[in-house]
Amino acid sequence: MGIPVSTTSCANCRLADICLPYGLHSNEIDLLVNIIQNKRPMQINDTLYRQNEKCCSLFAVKSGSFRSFITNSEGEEQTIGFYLPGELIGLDALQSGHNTCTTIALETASVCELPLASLNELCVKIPSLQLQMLRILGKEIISDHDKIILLGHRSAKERLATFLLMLSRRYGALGFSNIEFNLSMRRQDIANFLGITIETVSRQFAELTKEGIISINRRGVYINKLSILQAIVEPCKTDPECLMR
Amino acid sequence: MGIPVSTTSCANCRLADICLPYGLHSNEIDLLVNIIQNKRPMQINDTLYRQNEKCCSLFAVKSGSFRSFITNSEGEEQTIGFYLPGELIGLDALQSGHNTCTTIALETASVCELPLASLNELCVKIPSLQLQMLRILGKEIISDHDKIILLGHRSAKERLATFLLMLSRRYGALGFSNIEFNLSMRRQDIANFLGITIETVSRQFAELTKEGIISINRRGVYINKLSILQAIVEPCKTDPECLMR
DNA sequence: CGTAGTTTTGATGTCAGTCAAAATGTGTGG
DNA sequence: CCACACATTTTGACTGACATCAAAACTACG
Repeated sequence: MGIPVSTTSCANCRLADICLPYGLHSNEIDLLVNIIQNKRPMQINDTLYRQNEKCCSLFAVKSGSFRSFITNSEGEEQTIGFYLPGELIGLDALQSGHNTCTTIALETASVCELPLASLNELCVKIPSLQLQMLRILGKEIISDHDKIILLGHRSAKERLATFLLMLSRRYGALGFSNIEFNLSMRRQDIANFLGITIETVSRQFAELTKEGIISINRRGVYINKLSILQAIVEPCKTDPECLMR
Repeated sequence: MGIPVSTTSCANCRLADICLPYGLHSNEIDLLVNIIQNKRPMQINDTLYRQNEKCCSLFAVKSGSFRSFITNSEGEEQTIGFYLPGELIGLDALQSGHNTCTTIALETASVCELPLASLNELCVKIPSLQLQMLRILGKEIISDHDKIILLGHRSAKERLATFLLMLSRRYGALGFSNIEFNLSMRRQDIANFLGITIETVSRQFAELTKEGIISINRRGVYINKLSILQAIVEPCKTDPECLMR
């Protein structure tokens, strides 16, 4: 593929502080930038990679959002996570070099591609990059544990409240409003991710609206009472900030 | 702590092929052995580490089994996983250096302690060890994804069948029988792990027994019809082998 | 404006949870 | 070795949260 090497540096990227280069020295970042492959922008429903395909890269989200899902032997999709800017996609391929899920764009989006071979070489040269990789993987594992607790031990209302709260915090961390944002995913995706049906999602959104906690209009969400939303989630305790990946 | 450095080598360990040293050269294994701290054997309910404690080590299970759980703000335990010989415990601490769960022994057990500082240094010296770490972390993530699907999309019977099947495969991989084994965990632990109640666990065990698929007597399990058990799990498709961690 | 996709709303059914008690197992001290 | 207390597991009756089924309302797009 004739895609040119990136000309933009992580140094200028507004996401640098929450992405892979966080904590690296500027000369180390230069080395990292050299291995980045820029991919052309993606449109809604474009596939970043497919389940079972051989995989040689990780991807950092530059803009837009993504959904990862596993398709089982009966053809049912099971959503594993959503990804926002600054997050790393494709960590599930580290074990075998094959993707265990499919990842598609939920809207117009772009990513930085990080070829695994180059990344591994670089980790040998830059011990702090290796540490950063381990930190990111540790974060992914913690986030998965939070999802396990959510799915194993929480009611439909708590699941939906947690879902909104985690979006709120993530958008806030990106510098956007944490009380007003648009959902880039369909109700179907939300339901599948939370292990409930679309009807239940719809009804719980309606309840939260009736209680005056949120206002919702199709994809648009406005959180009127953030603290009450947090109170619903409170017993879950674990940090919703990292629940989305 | 005056615990002496290990005198036994990974080279002699029957678990070497499924544990951290897998694929390393013998001189590299020697370096790895040097950083291992042997901990004294543990008894049932002994704590390996506690949630929120600072953590400077990973642990590889040498014998016995462990249970990890998160305690929420209401004091409820939520079991995250079980660990058998050859598996690495404590990966959740990689992000912040603090454990996010508590891990206790389910029976008499022993571990190899791997201080993180030494392990990181060694990864710089031995690139293939770094790769192996990434592979193990990737496997953990895949295993967590399987749990997410199990909890989000499967019935009580499918959950229990999957649970038994994963134990079967794991014990088989360790060289034990894959159709007859003892459960080291209580019904309460199984229920909590699977996101169902103990009563439901008990009833589903009874059903599987009535159907002649398994025989169960307290902690003892005998699988009469492995293929039927697999058929129940089949729609889930994803590899139960890595579901337990 | 018509067709197809998505979301909401309503009526009904069911799987697993809750509550309660019996059965079984485990440990301790006399 | 037995008696008693306590923990764990099983069984039964009832309930409820969410799923399922069905249809209407809304949106988008050619």
